[in-house]
Amino acid sequence: SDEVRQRVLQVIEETGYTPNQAARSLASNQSYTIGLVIPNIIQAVFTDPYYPLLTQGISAACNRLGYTLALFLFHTLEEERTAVQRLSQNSSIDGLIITADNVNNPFVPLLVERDVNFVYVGRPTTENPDNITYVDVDNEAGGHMAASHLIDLGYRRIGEIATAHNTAGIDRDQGFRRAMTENGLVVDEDLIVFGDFTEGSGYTAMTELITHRPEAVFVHSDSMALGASRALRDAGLTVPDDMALVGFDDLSPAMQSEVSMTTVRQPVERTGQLAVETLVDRLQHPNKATTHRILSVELVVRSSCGAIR
Amino acid sequence: SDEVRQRVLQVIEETGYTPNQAARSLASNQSYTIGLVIPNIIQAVFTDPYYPLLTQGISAACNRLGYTLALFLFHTLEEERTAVQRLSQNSSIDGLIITADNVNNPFVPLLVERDVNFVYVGRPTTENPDNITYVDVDNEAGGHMAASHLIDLGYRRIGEIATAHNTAGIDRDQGFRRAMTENGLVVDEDLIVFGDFTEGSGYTAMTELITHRPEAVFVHSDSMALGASRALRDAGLTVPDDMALVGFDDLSPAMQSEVSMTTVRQPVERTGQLAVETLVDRLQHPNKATTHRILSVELVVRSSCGAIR
DNA sequence: CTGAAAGCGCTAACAC
DNA sequence: GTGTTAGCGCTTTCAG
Repeated sequence: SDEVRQRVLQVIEETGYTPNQAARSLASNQSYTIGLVIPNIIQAVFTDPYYPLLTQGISAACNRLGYTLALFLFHTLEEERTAVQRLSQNSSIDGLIITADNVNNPFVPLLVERDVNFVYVGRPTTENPDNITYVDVDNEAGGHMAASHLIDLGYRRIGEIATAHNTAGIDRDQGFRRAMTENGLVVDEDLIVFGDFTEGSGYTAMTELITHRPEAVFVHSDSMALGASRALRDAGLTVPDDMALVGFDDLSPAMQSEVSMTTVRQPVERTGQLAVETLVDRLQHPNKATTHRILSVELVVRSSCGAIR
Repeated sequence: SDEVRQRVLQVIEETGYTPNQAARSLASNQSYTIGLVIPNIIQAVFTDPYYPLLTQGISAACNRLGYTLALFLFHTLEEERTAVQRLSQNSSIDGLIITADNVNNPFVPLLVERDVNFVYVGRPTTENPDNITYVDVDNEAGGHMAASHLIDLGYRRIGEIATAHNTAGIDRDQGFRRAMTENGLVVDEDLIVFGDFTEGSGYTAMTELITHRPEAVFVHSDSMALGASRALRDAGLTVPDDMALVGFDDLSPAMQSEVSMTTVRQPVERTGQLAVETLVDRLQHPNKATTHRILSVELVVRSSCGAIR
C-alpha cells in the first residue's frame, strides 16, 4: 500500500485516467450531485441579487466539496410537482437544497414522506419544522435591530413596508413589533403596507404610506427601500429629513452609492455555503438528528436613517 | 408490440417504476445532463438581471427537453481550468453551454480540441469562429439603432459609455460608429468612456463625460445608464433636456419606472432557450455543420432620449 | 417482433 | 494488506 500506491498513481498520470461517474453512481448508489430547487413564481428572482448570490455560495461550496450542482427552476406548481416526483424516486440526486417557497409549499411534506435528503433555506412553515433541517438568517433579530435603531434615534411614528410571501417577512415583522412593544410604542397598522420585494412595489407602498406621514419606515428589502426613496423624491420629500428609512439585505453595491441606505446586512453567500455543508454532512451521517442553523445579521448604519448626515 | 406495450405500461403504472439514470448513463454513454458554465469573474453577474434571465431560459428549455441542468460558476481561471479538464474527460455531461467569457477565454480552444460538444453564447473571439457553434444577439445592429435614433432626433455631439470586456461591447461600439459615419458625423473619442456594466461604473463614466458635455450618450447597458442618470441628477442636470440617454438590455422592470429609459431590448430568455435547443440538436445530429444564430434586437423608445416628453 | 444475454466501469464483499 | 469477482440496472446486440 505504499509502493503500489505510487505505481498506480503513476499509471493514472500516464494514461490520463478519469473515473466514470455513471459507473460509480450505479455501483455505489450515489450520484455526487445535489440539486438546488428554486420555485420561480416570485418576480423578484430576477430583480434582486439575493438568488444569484445564494446560488453563488452554493456553487462555491459544491465545487469545494466535489459535488456537482444541478439547478431546478420552476415556473408552475405543476412543473415542480413532476420534478419532485422524479427527483425523489430516481437516485440521480443525493440530496436537495430547497429555497424560497411561498408560505405553503406543498412539496416539503412530500419530500419528508419519501425520505429525500434535503436542507431547507429559510424557516419552513410546515406543522413540524423540528423534523426539517434548515438554515436561515435571524430575520427576527434583524427586524428588531432595525426598529430599535429607529426608536433610539427618537422616531416614534414608525411604519413598515413589509412582505408576507415567506417566513423571512413574517419574522422581520415579528422583530419589528417586539422592538416597538419593548419600548412602549404602539404599532399603527395604517403605517404598515405590503410589497413583494421588488423596487416597483416599494414605490407603490411608499406612495400609499406618504398620506399617513410616518417619521420613519423599516423596509423589508433594499430593493423596495430604493423604490420607496424614489417615491419620496418624486413627492418632493427628502431622506432622512422628511422620512427616515432602514432597509434589509445590503446585497447590491447600489446600496452604498445611490441613497446610502442604512440596512440590515444578511450573509447570503454564507447561507448558501452552510446549506451545502449541512446537506453533505447529512448525506455522510444519515442518522444524525435534524439541525437548525441560524446565521446572525448585522445593522449597517449609513445616512438614510438620519444617524449620519 | 401493441397489447404487450399496454401490459408493460400497466405494470409501470402499478409498481411506480422509474428508470435508473446511472444505469442508463453507463449503458448508453449519455448522461442527459448539460452543463452551463459561467465564469464569475465579472462583478456584474450579481447586479445585472442578465445572467439570471439567461439561466432562466436555459433551465426552461432543459425542463422541456428532458435534460438536467448542471451549473458551473467559476471565480478563478484555475478553478475553471480544473473543471474543464474534468468535464471534457468524464462522460458525466453530454454538452456544455459556455457564456460570458472575457475576450480571451483560454478554454474554448481546449474544448474544440477535445471534441466536447458545446454551444457558445455570444460571439467568440477565437481565430476560427466558424468552427464554433454559437448563438448571439445582434449587438452591432443594436448599437446602430441606438445611434441612428439619437442622430434622427437631431443630436450631433453623441458620446458613448462603452464596454470592452466581451464581444457584445465591441459589436455595440461598431454599430454605433457605423451609424455615425453613415450620417457624416465624426466620432469624438473624448466622448467615449468605458464602464464594466455595473451601475457604479456608469456613474463614474458619466461624471467624466459631463466635463465634455455631449448632447446625447449611448450607454452599453441599462444598469450603467441608471448610474449615468444618477450622476446627471447629482450634477443638477436633467434627462433628456440637458443630456439624452439610450441604454441597452431592457431587462429590469426598473427601466420602465425609474427614468423611463429608451433602450435596445435584447431577448435574453430566448437566447438561453435557443442555446439549449441548438446544443441538443448537435447532440442528436453530431455530423451537422456548426451554426451561428443571431437574434434580433429592438429599439424601445421611452422618454430618456427626448423623443417622448 | 420477441426473448435472452453480454457488458458498460465501477464498488464492495470476499477469499487469500 | 492484496487480488479476485459478483453485481449495480440499464442498452444493445444477437438468436429465435
